[in-house]
Amino acid sequence: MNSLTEENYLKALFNIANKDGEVNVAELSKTLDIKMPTVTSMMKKLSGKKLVHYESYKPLRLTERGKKEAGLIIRKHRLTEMFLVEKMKMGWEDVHDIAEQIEHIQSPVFFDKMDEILDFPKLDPHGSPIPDRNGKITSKDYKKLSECQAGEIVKLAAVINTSSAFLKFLNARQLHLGLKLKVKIIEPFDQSITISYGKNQLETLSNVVSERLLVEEKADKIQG
Amino acid sequence: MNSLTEENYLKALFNIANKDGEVNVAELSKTLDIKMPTVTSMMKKLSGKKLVHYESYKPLRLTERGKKEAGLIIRKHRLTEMFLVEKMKMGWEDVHDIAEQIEHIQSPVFFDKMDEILDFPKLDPHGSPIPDRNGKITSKDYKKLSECQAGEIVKLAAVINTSSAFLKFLNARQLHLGLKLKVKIIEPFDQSITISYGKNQLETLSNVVSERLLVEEKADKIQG
DNA sequence: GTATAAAGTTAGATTAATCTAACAAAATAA
DNA sequence: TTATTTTGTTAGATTAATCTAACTTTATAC
Repeated sequence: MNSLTEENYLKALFNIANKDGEVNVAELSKTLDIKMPTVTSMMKKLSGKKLVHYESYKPLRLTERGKKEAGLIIRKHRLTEMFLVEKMKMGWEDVHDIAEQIEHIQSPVFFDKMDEILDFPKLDPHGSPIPDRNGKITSKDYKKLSECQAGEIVKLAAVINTSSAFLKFLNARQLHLGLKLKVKIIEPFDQSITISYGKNQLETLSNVVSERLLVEEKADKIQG
Repeated sequence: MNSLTEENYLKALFNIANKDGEVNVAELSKTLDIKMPTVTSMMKKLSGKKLVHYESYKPLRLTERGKKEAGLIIRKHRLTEMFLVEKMKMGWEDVHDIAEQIEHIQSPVFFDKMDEILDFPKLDPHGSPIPDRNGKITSKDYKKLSECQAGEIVKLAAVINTSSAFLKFLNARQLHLGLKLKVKIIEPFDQSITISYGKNQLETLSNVVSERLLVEEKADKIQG
């Protein structure tokens, strides 16, 4: 069994890995707000447990076992977020911190019950995929709103940042998942983007925001 | 804020205190399965935090603050047990270990939501009172089944032990809370007790069991 | 291509929570 | 009332997870 601390390292490694599955010590240190020497020593420990591939001065990588264990923690986190929103009527901006704690509960039955009650959801309230029972994740490849062209019509599919502040910002503008957005103007100077949606609503979003919104092509062709 | 470890000491002190609110180091050590010197040093620490009254060689007592904090942890534990049984359809024999973990979650909103969804329950699934928002507990004074006389008719009101093994033992005999029991025979030699209940069911329970079952007088007089 | 900066490691200290061994006080029994 | 047992404390070691200071390796900049 892994300690709560070890679980947090595994989860962070999983979350911040690049396409090759690599993470630098400095990044991990920053993400967890833990000094680099501490990270190094924990990586040696996790390497000893065959959860991380560690070689001096090389990028960190989770082993297959490490990936699985991390995936299972993230599964618990996302199932919990879904349960809190769907069954306990909490806002999507309020569930992250609670899920951050509940993800460490050791009880397969508890999470199986959640899964069943939620009817085996595939996505969490922020649009992120919920890993399966083996910790495997299957994610669609959405693009960022910031990468869209003027004139495009897209659907808001997921948010990258799940901080309360960011989600409250979206709430205040009635920006929720599933919403159809039309890209009106992209300001070349600062990449701010003006979109229209809902009942004639117009909003201009900074690049900081549009980088954190994931969208999918509106499948209009199929429907009409 | 108290650590998870400190919380476990507070809870144990609350749970095993005698009528005067006193606990011995040896008892606490045994309950927590932690050696006496460790308990002593933690008591000094909690004394420093004004949660425990500690004097060398004297019995331990929670301060008012300590009692409140312990009560609030027990509140979270019991609300959780109720939620798991009522809303997640788990058996009363399966909820203790999960509640033992969830009681440490730091999130007033989370437990307030539970409380609301459960419609502010006063008792947990084992018949134990749920402390109020101030950690205050109001308990009826049930008597033990082992203290009943032959001929008495009583109602099963609560169980003292919440171990899975004990509760499965009760399940196997259809012994659930609220059940009307008639005391038939008390064997003087070993204090085993024979009761009748339900559809002509007869069971003989050892003293070990009847000591752990709390009953209240059947209020037959009032009803007829 | 050397100098500087950034990233990573080693060594050693610190804190919380635990332990064992040895000792002291209080309770119990002879 | 003295001896023995139980209970409780002190002292010092251990482990997990953290830190700072100093050093090394790798990357970046001129």
